[in-house]
Amino acid sequence: MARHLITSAIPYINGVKHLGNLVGSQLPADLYARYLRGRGHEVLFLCATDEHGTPAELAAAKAGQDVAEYCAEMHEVQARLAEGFRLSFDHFGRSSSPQNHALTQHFAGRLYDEGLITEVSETQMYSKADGRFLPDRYIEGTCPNCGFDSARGDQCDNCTKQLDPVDLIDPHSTISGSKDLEMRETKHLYLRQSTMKDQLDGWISAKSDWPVLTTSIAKKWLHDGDGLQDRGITRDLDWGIPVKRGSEDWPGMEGKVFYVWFDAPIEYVACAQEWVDAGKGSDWERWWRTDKGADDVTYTQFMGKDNVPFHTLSFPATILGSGEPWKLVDYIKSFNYLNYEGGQFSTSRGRGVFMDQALEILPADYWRWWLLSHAPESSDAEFTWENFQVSVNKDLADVLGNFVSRVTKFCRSKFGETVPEGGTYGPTEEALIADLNQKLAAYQTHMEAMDVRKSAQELRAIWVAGNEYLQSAAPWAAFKEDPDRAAAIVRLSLNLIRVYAIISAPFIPDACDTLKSAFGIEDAAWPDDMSDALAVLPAGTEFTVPENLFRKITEDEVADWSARFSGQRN
RNA sequence: GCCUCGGUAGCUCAGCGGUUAGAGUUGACCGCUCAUAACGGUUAGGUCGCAGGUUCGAAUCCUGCCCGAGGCACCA
Repeated sequence: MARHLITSAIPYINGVKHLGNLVGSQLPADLYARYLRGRGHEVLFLCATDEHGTPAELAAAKAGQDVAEYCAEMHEVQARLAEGFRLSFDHFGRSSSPQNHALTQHFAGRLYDEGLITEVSETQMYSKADGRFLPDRYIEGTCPNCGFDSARGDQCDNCTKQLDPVDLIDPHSTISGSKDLEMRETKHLYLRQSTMKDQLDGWISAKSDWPVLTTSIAKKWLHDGDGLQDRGITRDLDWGIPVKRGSEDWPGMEGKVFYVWFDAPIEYVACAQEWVDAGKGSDWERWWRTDKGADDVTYTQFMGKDNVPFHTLSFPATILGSGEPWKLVDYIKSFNYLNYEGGQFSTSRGRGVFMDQALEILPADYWRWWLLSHAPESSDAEFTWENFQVSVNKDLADVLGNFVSRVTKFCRSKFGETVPEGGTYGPTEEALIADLNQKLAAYQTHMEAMDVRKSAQELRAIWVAGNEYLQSAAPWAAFKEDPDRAAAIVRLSLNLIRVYAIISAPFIPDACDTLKSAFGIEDAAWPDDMSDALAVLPAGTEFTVPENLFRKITEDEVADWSARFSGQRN
């Protein structure tokens, strides 16, 4: 039994996430967490909402709410959706928690003591009407290069030229529309991660088993241009963690807050404290402090490729730079993007399916299965309704659902709702068991390697093996000549359903719960040897024939949903 | 412009130096009739983006080009 700390990239508080966000971090993290728990390991699986920053302030203002209020509400919304998708977080925290405030300030103090923080004076665009400094992308004006009239302060969307806000002709705030802007001097803290370049480079270079996606992004940031650059870790905002060194004030930094990308990853640590403070655990340091028991913890992070630089460089710089024995990540599993019907999912345009809408249409298992079996591991992947329909109908309804249905209903009609006795196992059963042992081993290997798609494929192959067995054993034919033989076949098949309920649970937990309750399964121990595992339900065990596990998606629904989610979320 | 990843059967993908290039799905055919018109079997289908090169041998390595996606740092 090993100890595994698992975190999923924390979703931004600004609205409901779409399926692309879900499959890029939370869902595969949940798959892995459920699998490891199923194998009997000790797991701490954490996630949270990322709540600070300008977009949150603006979203709150748009909703006519106070930021704190808005975030509290949206946190609840996201927490409910996470439950809806059966994401089995041990705790779903908030980056705005008091624990994270204290810890972020603590890290900043440590980094300062280690000489890793410098103060930099710079000028930024200030809007008097908005009463705030504006991030570059919230300033628009005419592009000096191509004349496009809605160029943003960071880049012109028309000619793609990189811009500085002061370059814009006739700039205005996109928040208020005000043109009363001026450059003002402001002072910020920078994390001197450039001084840690070699250390980080050596660490990344040693990770030859990480996904190429992870290491290639990290190395690009390390080696491109002038190499790893220092990063500003503070902002002139109201909503955030006040800049302090530990519990002491930071002279000259009054009224400023830490930048979200500094405090967000620290929330992984703070979240463990929240977990304890919520009464769900007793000792968070044995997960996070190598001097207090965390040295035997394996820490795995899951994220989309956009989050990789912060997890491979900035956060490790924070951890290492503190000079304290914090647990460093052992493996970073990163994902590409999921596209929607030939284009991108778009939060702003409402294109694609969002978590709340998905659950209104179909139960979580359908989505979990499709998303995980098509996870964007080696390249960007594509969601189409047609593919979704075909995969779900075939894999879940036909291959797995119908197997359960044909076995349980046959048993009910011939032997009643009780595992039948009589008969013995022969060569057909031995061949099946040998095949299943081999497939189970392959499934476990893939799961342990976090090869999500391959795991799904192998699991499906295990389901198929059940149908192949039934076809060759043909209990419906055997029953006419030798009812005992049919009883043996059915007994084995019913036991196979029990095994399915256990090993499929990481992918489709609800359907597996349905099966477990239909068979009154209490011993859900992961199968070790199939021969033993298929003898756990003895003759005489009562069960109830479950409702069909999965329904089919119809052509009409596909047509309806394609039209409904093509854009303009209502 | 620069960088990264990808371009393999109608579709979704695997293979990433070595026997006739694989799987699922789709299509065709056969079988079964326990089951959600489900299941099992057989079979069709590919000049592995294009052009060169290295090699006894390349989908697999190198170069160039074409196409797609993403990044190029203070945007979460």
